[in-house]
Amino acid sequence: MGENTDIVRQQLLDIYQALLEVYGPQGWWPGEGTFEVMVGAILAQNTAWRNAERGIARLKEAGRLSPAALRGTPPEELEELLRPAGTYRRKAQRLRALVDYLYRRHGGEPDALAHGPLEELRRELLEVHGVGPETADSILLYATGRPSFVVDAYTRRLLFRLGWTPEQASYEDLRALFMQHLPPDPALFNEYHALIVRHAKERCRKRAPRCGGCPLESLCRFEKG
DNA sequence: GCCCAGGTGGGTA
DNA sequence: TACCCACATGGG
Repeated sequence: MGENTDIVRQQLLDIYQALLEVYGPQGWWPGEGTFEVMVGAILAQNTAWRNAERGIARLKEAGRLSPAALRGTPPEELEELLRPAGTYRRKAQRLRALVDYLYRRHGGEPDALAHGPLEELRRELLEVHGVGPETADSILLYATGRPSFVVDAYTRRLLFRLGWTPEQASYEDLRALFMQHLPPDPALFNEYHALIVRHAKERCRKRAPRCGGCPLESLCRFEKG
């Protein structure tokens, strides 16, 4: 509250504006429909998006891209459809766990997550085997349009490099930083996370840090050396 | 051949 | 708590 909070909010918005000006709107999430985006969130775990897309396309071609159809798919068939997505046995299990949850708590209706107390739904999702914090927040934000900020390794690296947070800051700490200082605007959270990912791919990859000439240079809290 | 990708859960000290 | 590891395909 007060002054410090206002400063943090303004700096977070400054970073957002700088990224938006350089890279433009990113158009996330590239998926059609609530359930398809949920599936994409599972398939994208530690996986290049291109491969996750292949899995989605195969599910769709096989007519398995719905809660009911997926629930009725034999495990071996599901695994085979998911093979191009990588870690396919785990992802088959995780998709089944997610669908089981949707039926157990929400009548098999993915759009049910668009309503109700956000943090309570988030806790439910985190209890689903294979749904961790990033996947839960991706589902809430990108599938159902809830203002739940998505943190990832890129976000942690960016805030660390800007001198905001320790390198080992927890997921929940980083999420809270954004959510306590920004208005709960799904469109803002959506674009912000997508821009961080875009920026990381362009400039902040692990083995190729290129901070010189970075569009965020003037917002860095470290002294330039 | 090596490293990485829009993570998560299990095991060990 | 803090590491370490398996998972697995596909691209640079």
